[in-house]
Amino acid sequence: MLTSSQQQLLRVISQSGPSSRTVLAASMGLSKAAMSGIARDLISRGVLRETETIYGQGRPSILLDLHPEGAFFGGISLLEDPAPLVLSDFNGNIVARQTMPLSRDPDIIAEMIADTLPKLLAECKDASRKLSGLGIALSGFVDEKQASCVKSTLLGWQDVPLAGIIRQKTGIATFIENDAKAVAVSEKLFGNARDVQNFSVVSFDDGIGCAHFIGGKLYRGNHGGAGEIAHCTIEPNGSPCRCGKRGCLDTIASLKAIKETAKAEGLSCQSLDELETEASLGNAAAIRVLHRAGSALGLAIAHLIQFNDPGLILITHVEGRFDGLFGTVMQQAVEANVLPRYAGQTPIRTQRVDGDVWARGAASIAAHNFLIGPNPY
Amino acid sequence: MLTSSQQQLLRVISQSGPSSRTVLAASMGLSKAAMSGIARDLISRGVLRETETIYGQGRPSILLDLHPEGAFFGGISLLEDPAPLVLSDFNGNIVARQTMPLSRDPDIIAEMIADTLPKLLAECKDASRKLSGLGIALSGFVDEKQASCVKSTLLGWQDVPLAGIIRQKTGIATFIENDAKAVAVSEKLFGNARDVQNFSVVSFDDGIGCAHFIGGKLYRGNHGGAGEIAHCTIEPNGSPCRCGKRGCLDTIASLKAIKETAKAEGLSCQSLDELETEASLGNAAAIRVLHRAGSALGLAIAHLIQFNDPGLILITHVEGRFDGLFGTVMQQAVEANVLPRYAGQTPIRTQRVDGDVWARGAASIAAHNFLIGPNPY
DNA sequence: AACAATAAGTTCAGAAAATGAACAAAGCAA
DNA sequence: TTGCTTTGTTCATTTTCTGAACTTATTGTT
Repeated sequence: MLTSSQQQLLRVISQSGPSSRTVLAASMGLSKAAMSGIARDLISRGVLRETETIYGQGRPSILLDLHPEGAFFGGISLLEDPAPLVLSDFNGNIVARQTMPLSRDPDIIAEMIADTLPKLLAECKDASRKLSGLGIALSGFVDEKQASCVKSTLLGWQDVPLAGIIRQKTGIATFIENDAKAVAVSEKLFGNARDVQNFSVVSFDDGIGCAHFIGGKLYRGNHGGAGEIAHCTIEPNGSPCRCGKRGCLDTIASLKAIKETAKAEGLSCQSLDELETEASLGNAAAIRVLHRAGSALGLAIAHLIQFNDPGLILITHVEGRFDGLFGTVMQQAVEANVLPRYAGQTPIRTQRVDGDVWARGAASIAAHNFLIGPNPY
Repeated sequence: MLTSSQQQLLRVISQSGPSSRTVLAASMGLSKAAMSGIARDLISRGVLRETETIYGQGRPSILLDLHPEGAFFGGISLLEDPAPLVLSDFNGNIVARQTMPLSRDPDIIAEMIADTLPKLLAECKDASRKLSGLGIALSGFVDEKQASCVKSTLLGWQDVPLAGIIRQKTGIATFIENDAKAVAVSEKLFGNARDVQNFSVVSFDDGIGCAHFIGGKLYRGNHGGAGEIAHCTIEPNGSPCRCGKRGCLDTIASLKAIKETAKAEGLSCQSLDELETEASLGNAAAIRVLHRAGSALGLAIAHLIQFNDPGLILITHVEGRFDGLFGTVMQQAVEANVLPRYAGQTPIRTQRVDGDVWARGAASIAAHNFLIGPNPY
């Protein structure tokens, strides 16, 4: 379909953002002449397009970028019921949305997707012709090929080859991925981290997830377990965690843990926001809870910075606020626990995201496979 | 000099070890026909050679590997005085060795190297013709291009463009690197991690260093600071560290810290080995010191596993033993602090290394640049 | 306003590299 | 022996890339 140079060009653009032909040629080690032809071809296929014109000395350069309607990807989140199914264009815009009932049976899931997909595609002309992949986000561990779910406590799965089952039912290339990793990919391809080669996304929710991009590529780890900061020990001999050990970050700083701790402290707060309000009114118990959680999360992030020296930490959250005590304490804990020389050198951005993050993330997994493809040398 | 396919072939072989032409062709996405020519050419140039013959069904396959004498690299360690200068072949064997007095003045260092290099090359015929790069290992932070030392407390440097100075004096491509990262590279290219794509090396010495290989490439981090586990906070509000914060791993588990703690505990031990002996005789203070250090190192390594899920952790040490209480406690601490599901899944190897590790590591940095080169897409 | 100067992007003939298909080579299995 | 299987080679053909000259679009300068 696409030549390897064309693939490579898409890869480079998706990794370094819109660039001129000359820049792209240089960064791919090709001549301007070769780039001219490759770009012309991809533009005529509708995959690339010219966007901005940059004026400098000499003839202005024209930036090439992915064409929003060059390819479409389906994304399904298995984290909610009903499960959302979205259709994303090449820019990460959601152009169609459906839902389907969640099931734990992979065959039923596949059938549901096969049933719902036509409805989704009907919402957007062109999309069915250019549908280039499906992505599924789920809570759990996924194998290296992004084909099989090794283990999901939430879904009660062990070694379920979900991608293959769906591919068979729908005939479309399908990839599955862990929820946090899917969000990281969507931030890289479509979001706030397009031009950052090395960064980590921390997803703050009822649980805490994390994923790393290293060298412009999702780093999954040797067993798909890279980024499992939730079960990093923060309080040795702390309270027991459902994972079997003690004092995990997850038992202290996750939204669920914060709510539970608040309840145990006799507070009646139902949400992080309420807790923040209480704390701002001087409620000592609320302050204590938020302080403990913020310090814990900050310490874990500091470790992350010390260990991996990322160019950016992106904290995504659906609920909650990061501009209150919790966020402030977290920031302070980060600063206090990284090498003073590096303190403040790693930008930490918090970003509120809507409920479709997971589905959009799932779609981006398909896009990532389309663009970056299997590990090239 | 070499075509990009030839470069790529060297890269693939150095990353996945000796392989047959057919396997190499497949993993590079080329036809057998193309591989045939590329391999022939590299063999005739003396860069590759045929090694083992593997018998199976059908015609046996012949493995291709780097020719030990295909290229030579110089390596200099600025961590000792006198500084060792070694000449390494393509297999990491040290074929010649010299020393030179250490200086803090980059110009004098460059001059010393230029003076000593001819003596080194004289020890091995062919080498001067095939010398393909110089590598320098030092304690401190190095910039992305491996050209400039951003900061070295030991040498008292800040933004010293050492590589350029040496290149100018010697006319040979020169790269500098942090000590731990250099060791990691030599383990990947020449040592025990040749076939592992993702691993971390922890160098245990007077200080604690660490470096990551991710996706078959050295990961340096956004400011060259990836792997700085020495200043990860292990005991919040612990004793002050020279870095400015408190409770760093370095203040608890480095060889230096262990010796100092032992002294503060009133023990007269001069080395880790003596301390182990004392502990085995039941000396409570010795046991306490080793236990604390082992737990700390184990916890840090557990974090490393949780965060990055490497395929291997390699602990290198010049002095000391890892088969005593210290090592045992460390292992236990690792097991206790990783997700139970993953406990024991990450091999941890300890490896005693000789005093030339740094110089050999430095040489491997040059080899790494020759083989893997600047970041390709 | 005319005229360099500068750099981006294009064109095209020629060079380089990769492919496909047929084939030689080196074993195993029966 | 005779197939069978798989590796590796050969070579004409096709694909892809390059180099050099050229066109284009702009800024800066007289």
